[in-house]
Amino acid sequence: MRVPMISKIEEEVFTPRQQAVLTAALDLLVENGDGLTMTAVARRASCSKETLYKWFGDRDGLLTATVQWQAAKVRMPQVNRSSLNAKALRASVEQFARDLLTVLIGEISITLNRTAVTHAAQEKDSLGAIVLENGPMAIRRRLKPILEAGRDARLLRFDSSEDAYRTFFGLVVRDVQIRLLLGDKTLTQINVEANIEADVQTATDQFFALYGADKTQ
Amino acid sequence: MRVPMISKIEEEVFTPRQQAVLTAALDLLVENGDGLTMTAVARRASCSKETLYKWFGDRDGLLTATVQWQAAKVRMPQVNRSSLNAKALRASVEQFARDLLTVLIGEISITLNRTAVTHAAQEKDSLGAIVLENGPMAIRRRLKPILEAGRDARLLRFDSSEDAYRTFFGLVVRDVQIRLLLGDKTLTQINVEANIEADVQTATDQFFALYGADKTQ
DNA sequence: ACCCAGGCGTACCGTACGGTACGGTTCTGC
DNA sequence: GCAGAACCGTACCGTACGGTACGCCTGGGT
Repeated sequence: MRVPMISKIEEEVFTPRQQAVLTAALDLLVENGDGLTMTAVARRASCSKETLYKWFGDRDGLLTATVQWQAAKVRMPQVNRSSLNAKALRASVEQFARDLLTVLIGEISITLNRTAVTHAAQEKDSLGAIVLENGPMAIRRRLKPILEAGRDARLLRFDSSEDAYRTFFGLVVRDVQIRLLLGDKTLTQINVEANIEADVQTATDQFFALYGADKTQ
Repeated sequence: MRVPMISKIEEEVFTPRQQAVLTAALDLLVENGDGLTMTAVARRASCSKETLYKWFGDRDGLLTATVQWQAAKVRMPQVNRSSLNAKALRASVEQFARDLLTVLIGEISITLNRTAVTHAAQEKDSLGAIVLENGPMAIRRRLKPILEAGRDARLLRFDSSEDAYRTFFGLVVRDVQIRLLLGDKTLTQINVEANIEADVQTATDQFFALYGADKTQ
């Protein structure tokens, strides 16, 4: 009985067949919300329930594997931190904002976050940890050094890079994520997508207005 | 059979006994996460399941009534918008930030939001709408006129009060809410509470830095 | 040609829970 | 005091779903 030892750090490897199963599970999650039953996954993936239990242990294991596998797929493009003039820094920050917003409003992200929140409502934080780790925290890990490089180059000013990052997050995400998670009908994904670019520009402008060293900004 | 017609607008009135039942339901929600079973509520409230169904129709009705009733309880203190000098405006905005943050990090808010998100994962948005309506939207409705009054008094500058409000929301909430919803262990409620005042000050400073008409701010 | 591990499909079991029925009890109006 | 309504407690039903068992098939190794 192969029960994957899934942790936040270890990257689990799945066979193509297993990935097909996980894809089916994710599709069901996206379609049916939490209507993820073992029977449904088995039928969708054309496999037997017994196989599911052999591979993933139990329902929670399947859920965890699905979230883990999908969340890890979110690999945002690296930005070069070689050149550090003002223009390049701005472009980098802007790109981070775009990446963050694009991911967060995606249907898959919404589904994974909803699943993790639901999970967290049952005294289980494993899914939440995975989602956090692969979403906001991944962005943070990559943005922080850039911010600090910007500070070293006297292009940015802040005391705590942690605070700077979190303000950046707030400026970019605002109330979009929570509203999407809550199913706000007045905020269609299409509408949000159309405004991404403008929102990214605004957020970046505001971030530099707050943390840019150049006061004439 | 009395099935309350609950809508976003209509305020439902509950008898004291019914409120005791709703309190029991909320307590169970907070304690057990989503472990809200009709049997558990009946036992906790010392009432019969039949009564629950008579009063609330079905499980969803009970859930809706609980969220509705509890969310409507969040009545934040009104701020006076009579005097509109810079100092009073700043105090008002600051108070809004404090109210918003205090509510959002509360255990009840977390529970209600989690419940609504879970609900939204099942193609039902009624709870989400209620939570949004009584949380962020309630703040927005009250903050917007103040912002606009501030603009009229040439103390603030912005094109869209909607955008200004949403930026305010982002600056105040940042990633706190989503992390709490996901059960982030590195963010204890106690820790957050201790930093409320500092965060409120920072967010208010930043808001005025972005939207204040006084450039020497 | 044969074996057998791995996997499919399905039937099955136990349980939890939403919802209903009903007898007994307390409260209320007359 | 009495009739009726409201309500409590509990037993009960049906179903959905997590988890298991088992028979059959297939494909690769010898």
